[in-house]
Amino acid sequence: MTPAPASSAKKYPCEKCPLRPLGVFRDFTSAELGFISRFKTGELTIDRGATVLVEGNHSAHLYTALSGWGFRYKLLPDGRRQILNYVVPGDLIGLQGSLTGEMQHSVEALSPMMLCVFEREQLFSLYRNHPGLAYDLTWLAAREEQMLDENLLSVGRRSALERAAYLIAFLHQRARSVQLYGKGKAEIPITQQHVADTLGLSIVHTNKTLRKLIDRKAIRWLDRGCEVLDEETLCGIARWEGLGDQRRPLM
Amino acid sequence: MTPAPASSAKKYPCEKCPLRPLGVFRDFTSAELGFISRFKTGELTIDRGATVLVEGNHSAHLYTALSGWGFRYKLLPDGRRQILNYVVPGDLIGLQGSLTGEMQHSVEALSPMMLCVFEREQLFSLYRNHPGLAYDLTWLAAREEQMLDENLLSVGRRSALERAAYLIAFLHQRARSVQLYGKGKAEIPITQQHVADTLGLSIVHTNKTLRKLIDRKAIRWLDRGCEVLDEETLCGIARWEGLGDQRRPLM
DNA sequence: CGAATATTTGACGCGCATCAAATGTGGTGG
DNA sequence: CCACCACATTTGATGCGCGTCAAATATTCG
Repeated sequence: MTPAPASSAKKYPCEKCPLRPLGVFRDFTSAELGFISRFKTGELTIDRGATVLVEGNHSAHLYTALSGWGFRYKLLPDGRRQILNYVVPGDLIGLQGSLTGEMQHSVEALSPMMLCVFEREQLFSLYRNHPGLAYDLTWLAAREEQMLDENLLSVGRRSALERAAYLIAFLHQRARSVQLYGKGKAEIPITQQHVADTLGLSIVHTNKTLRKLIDRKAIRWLDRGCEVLDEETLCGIARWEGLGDQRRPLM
Repeated sequence: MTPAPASSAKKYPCEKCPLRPLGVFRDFTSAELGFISRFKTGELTIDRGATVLVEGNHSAHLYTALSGWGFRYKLLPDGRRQILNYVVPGDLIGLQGSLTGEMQHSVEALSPMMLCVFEREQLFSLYRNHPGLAYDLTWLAAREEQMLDENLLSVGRRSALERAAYLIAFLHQRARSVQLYGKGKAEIPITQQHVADTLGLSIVHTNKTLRKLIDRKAIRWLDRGCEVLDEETLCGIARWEGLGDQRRPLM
């Protein structure tokens, strides 16, 4: 259930980070890079379906997604599941738990993932010695909050069709901004059950709602995945402006 | 629409902060208190219904609630409203906007409020010179995220009755933890429209749902307000464990 | 006292949940 | 390589939860 301890061999040393040059991430000083490089104590590779963090646990690590897709969720005692947000490369995982002591949600991989592993203990040193990075951590927390705000608006006040359109457009934009698609087809590796648990709908109604988007040729549904065909239509249905494209920090 | 500029007369200097001694807030060093005191450039008193911050604006200030109730919300273009969370004394307002540049939600007072006013510009100095306070800011952002996670779970996966019970228990616990009730009766100053916009329900159905809680003698409904009679029952209906009662920072 | 805001209630219908079952589709072991 | 199983998608039937419409009562405030 809990992932194996991080190996200390770094296949992707921070100096050769494949994400950092992408242009969506802010520039870092060499002092900052040096710190992050020491802060990173390992890498973790996990399979689809593996659990990164479990609600109720007290984790000694936090992570940055280096590749792949994941999602954060909470469960009710009777098993009902709510997906809170998705994880794409560049996202921090487990900051909440590192600060407040206990994870209040779980994180699971939607595809094979690579994670950079950081030691919670060194967070204090980060705050003491690198105010710019400390600012970044708060920035990342604030951005996560913004995404949650929008998701809450969606689940609370948008219709099923609007919600589905919003979700898919949202994931599409996030994936594209970190070039998660590569050159193959642009596929989001989720099942309709994931969509249902994100939108607060049943899986049956989710299927019928997605069919409408398929009929309008806004998306195509593959096995275990979704391909966006017409982003404009999706944003239009959801009455959503899209994500801003400001540069962001990368831990 | 935008509040008037803060007055510089401080009726509640930080050294005599009425909140800080409450015991739910962590202890601060005198250096930290000194900084916060300089960081605070004024106080703002506003009426019920007044808007503190508006979505889309770029604010030069951030605030800490000193007294009263407020709420954060977002609107869809056609006017549908989703309330995201509530503000009670000790809560920070506008951190998101201060970091990312633009407010993505609005904040309105539910009762008369007093706010401490801080200058956004001095945030950098806080990060440079007070790592402990910087850590606190991230902590507060992470806690806001936790509350949003729980609200999203509620709206997405709980039934109408469970949602209503959860919301009222949640607000009750938050209010009590900062002794917002004083010695009079414990009244949460919201209308059923606020409840509806928080839970993602219509106002009619909200009324019928609240009636069930009233019939079970779990709450009493006053004009523009809700009084909790049986917290246990509320938490039981919602299958909710309650808020942790860890001490928290206070900016 | 009149107007605006809140709460309440009933009637009706739609959106979505639930139940049931058929049809892929990929993965695994024999 | 095929049989089989677990999982994912799809579809239809039925019913309930909640939205919408409408209108009657408070209650507050100018």
